[in-house]
Amino acid sequence: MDNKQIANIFRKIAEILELQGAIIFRIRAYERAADTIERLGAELKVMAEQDTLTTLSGIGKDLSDKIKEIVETGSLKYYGDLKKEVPEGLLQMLKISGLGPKTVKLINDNLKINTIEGLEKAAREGELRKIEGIREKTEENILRGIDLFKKREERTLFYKASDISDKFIEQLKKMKEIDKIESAGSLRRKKWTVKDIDILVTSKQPEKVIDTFVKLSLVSEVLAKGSTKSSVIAKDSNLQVDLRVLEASKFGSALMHFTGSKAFNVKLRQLAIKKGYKVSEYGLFSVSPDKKEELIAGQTEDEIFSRMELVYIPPELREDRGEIEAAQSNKLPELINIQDIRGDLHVHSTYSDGKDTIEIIAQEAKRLGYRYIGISDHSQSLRVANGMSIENIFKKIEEIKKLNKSIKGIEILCGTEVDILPDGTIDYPDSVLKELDFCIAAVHSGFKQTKEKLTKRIVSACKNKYINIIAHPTGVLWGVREECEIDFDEVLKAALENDTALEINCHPMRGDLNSLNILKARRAGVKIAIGSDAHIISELKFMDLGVNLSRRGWLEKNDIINCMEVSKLEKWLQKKQ
DNA sequence: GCCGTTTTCGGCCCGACTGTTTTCAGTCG
Repeated sequence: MDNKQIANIFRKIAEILELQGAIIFRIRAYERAADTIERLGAELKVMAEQDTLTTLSGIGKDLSDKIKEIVETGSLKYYGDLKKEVPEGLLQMLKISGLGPKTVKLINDNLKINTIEGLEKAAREGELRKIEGIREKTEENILRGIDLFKKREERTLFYKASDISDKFIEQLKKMKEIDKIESAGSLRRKKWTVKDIDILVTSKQPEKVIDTFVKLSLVSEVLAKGSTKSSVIAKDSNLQVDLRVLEASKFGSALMHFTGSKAFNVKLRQLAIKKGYKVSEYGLFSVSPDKKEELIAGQTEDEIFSRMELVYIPPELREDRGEIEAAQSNKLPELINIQDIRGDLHVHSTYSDGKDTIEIIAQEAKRLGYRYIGISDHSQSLRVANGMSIENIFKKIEEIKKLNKSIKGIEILCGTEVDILPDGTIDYPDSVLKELDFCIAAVHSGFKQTKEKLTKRIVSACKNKYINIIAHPTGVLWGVREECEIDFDEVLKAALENDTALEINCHPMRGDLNSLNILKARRAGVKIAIGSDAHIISELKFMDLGVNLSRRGWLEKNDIINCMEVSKLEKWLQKKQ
């Protein structure tokens, strides 16, 4: 069992305890432990053997023993017993928006309903309203929740959500009653996927703003409408959009609160209490011994951070991954910006499955301000992507030589995205690889191999002296394929020892590495390449998404090979040989 | 279930909206 699986067991336990009406703090203890485990760099297995689990925050004797039991036996008796007490369907019912543990339990106790289908039937037939505490309105809400549940994608990709958010903001900006407007939430933290959109505005006429908001043509359904807050569903997306109207004096504290993350907020509030303060969306308050509160900051985030004796923490870092501690000692990283990117090394041309010629790509890269562009077409075995024959590689090398003479102001590098075959060998012989400026290697088949085999494949590619970059290391494809199981620590070790960079693949479907793995790579000292994986020049802009992800993974300029100037990069690429 | 610079018990982050009540509980973020 790896850390993620153990964390999942704790989350499931928390859900079941919630249904059973356990005290909230016990439930939170399991959730907090799951959080800690998930963001942990080290293997729990090793810590269990060394008996150091209780040094982790939120893990005491009981949970330490439970982890040890899982590590040693592969299962947890307590969890097995607990599962028997609660039908799986009840856990499913919890996923319906508006339906929490208390109501699920109430319905189950009264009508013995334990599936979503059963719930829907009872709601349609008006059975639920016979239960004390449930009336028509609740019944309607449950039906609406079920409807949403059925058609909802769990999360929406950032680049789609940010598009929708921009449209709402554009419409709202037309209102003269609105002063400031900004999106918050995971969108502001630039998470790869988001659950909903939070928009904050300041206005002296909140009711009027809310009235206009719910009537926007972008809205398909109004979920809630109060005097300062409203929730709607955006048209054609099933994405929930929340709007909150605030006083200008509290905009900073509200922005901070609704940007989150939840874990960050909790940590910040605990820190506030230690300093004799209280922080909420309405501001930072000093609290006197007789519990009198006085507002001391709230208009801007800067002001609040400063009163808390923290340097400003960029939203992308607010995940409780050590950023608050780093801000206390002024050791936050200097995050990269899109302007720091000097070139893109992962681009496909008409030599494989790209839509544009090398010349067109080079011209567009130049227009974007890049200093170099690496053309990395697929290798021969990837037939579905029109992988290049060896003969074509030599044609491509010649073409790039000519183009480099005719196009000034940008350097075209000739590369490949070569397959790491299921037996761990590379799809072209060394005699071919050595003719190229750089080589990216990637797994494109045999994803279902064991963790050991997959890890070995990637490690052996790292060791190849012509391979500079491992592309999309975990193979995740959003909504299509989960991350493959690889021993990431082993991969990091091999990458570090052999001067191989790991890629952040910017394609919206990938986002691979994820931010936690990026952070691990940075802490291990492994270099990163950010590649757009563009198959048409309009996709070169995906670089933005990779920069977002890099910032979430704490990356600085020096961590990233395509922030190097071309001469330095060329030296780095040849370093292995 | 965890945790401790008033510490081994009694706290544990904070507030809006909704529905069902008649002062509040449940849910959500």
